[in-house]
Amino acid sequence: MPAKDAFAIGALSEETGVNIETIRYYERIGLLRKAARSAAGYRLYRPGDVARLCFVRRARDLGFSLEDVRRLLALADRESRSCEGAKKIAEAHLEEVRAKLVDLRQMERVLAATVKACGRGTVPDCPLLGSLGRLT
Amino acid sequence: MPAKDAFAIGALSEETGVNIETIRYYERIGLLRKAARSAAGYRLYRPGDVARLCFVRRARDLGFSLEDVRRLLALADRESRSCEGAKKIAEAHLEEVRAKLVDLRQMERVLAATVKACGRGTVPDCPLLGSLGRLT
DNA sequence: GTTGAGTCTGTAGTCGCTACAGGCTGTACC
DNA sequence: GGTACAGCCTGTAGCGACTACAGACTCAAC
Repeated sequence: MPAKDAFAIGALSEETGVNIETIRYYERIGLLRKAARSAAGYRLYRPGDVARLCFVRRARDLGFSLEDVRRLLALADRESRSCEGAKKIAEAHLEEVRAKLVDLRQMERVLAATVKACGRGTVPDCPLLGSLGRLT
Repeated sequence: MPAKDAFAIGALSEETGVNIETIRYYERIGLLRKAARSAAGYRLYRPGDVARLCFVRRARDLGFSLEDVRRLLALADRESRSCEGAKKIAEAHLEEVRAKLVDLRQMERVLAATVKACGRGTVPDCPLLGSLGRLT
């Protein structure tokens, strides 16, 4: 018999803001442990699962990959004496984010300039299409 | 018989910096027209194809989706009288880029603060893991 | 009893490539 | 002519991180 504080996947989804399909996906790939089941085969969750999934969600919001999240969860689970591991993961990710920012800012600059130059003239003269390259 | 300025896919890849597999992929999904073939079935390209693929590459570098690229190519092809269409596509894309920039900057801020706070103390106290959520 | 919402599994689709396997071709050298 | 080796071919499957079904079952309310 299920414990009385257990709830189904819909409630977990509601609580955490994580899509039901995504929760099942996380279980399938082993990011979340296999949930307990009711007699009818429904997944049953308990309050601790909300915390765990919120952790995943926040990490995802910060752009960590699922592989990173997996490692962070493992680190959070075992009470080892330092969080050096977590820091390394976060630092590496921060580097990636910063690299992406550089790329994206560059894109933004070029796009903004291009759009600004556009909107007058015909296609053969269109600065936007022209800046992408002349087709022969 | 192939024209004398024709070249194979490897040369096109070299010229444009686009991976061979990617070129074939673009052809498969109809982004590039089907290439002419040699007697032995090798794809044959001409200088105009370099220009076209460079156009695609630059658009991709600016973050346009392949669907956008397809539309931009179509607009560049027909010599219609205005480039309003191209401008609309670029403006919409610019909006997306800016939205992503906002997200990424937010990520960067939070991550940087978290990493900074981390690196002293044990896992139960780790500010990084703690900031993601306490697991029960 | 019946409706409707919730849940289940399994599979396939998305985007934009990338990486094979297994075979043919083209060229250079001996 | 033989042989090595690079280059090209098709077709399929994989990546990450979901998302969207189909078709079946269950649960709660009326």
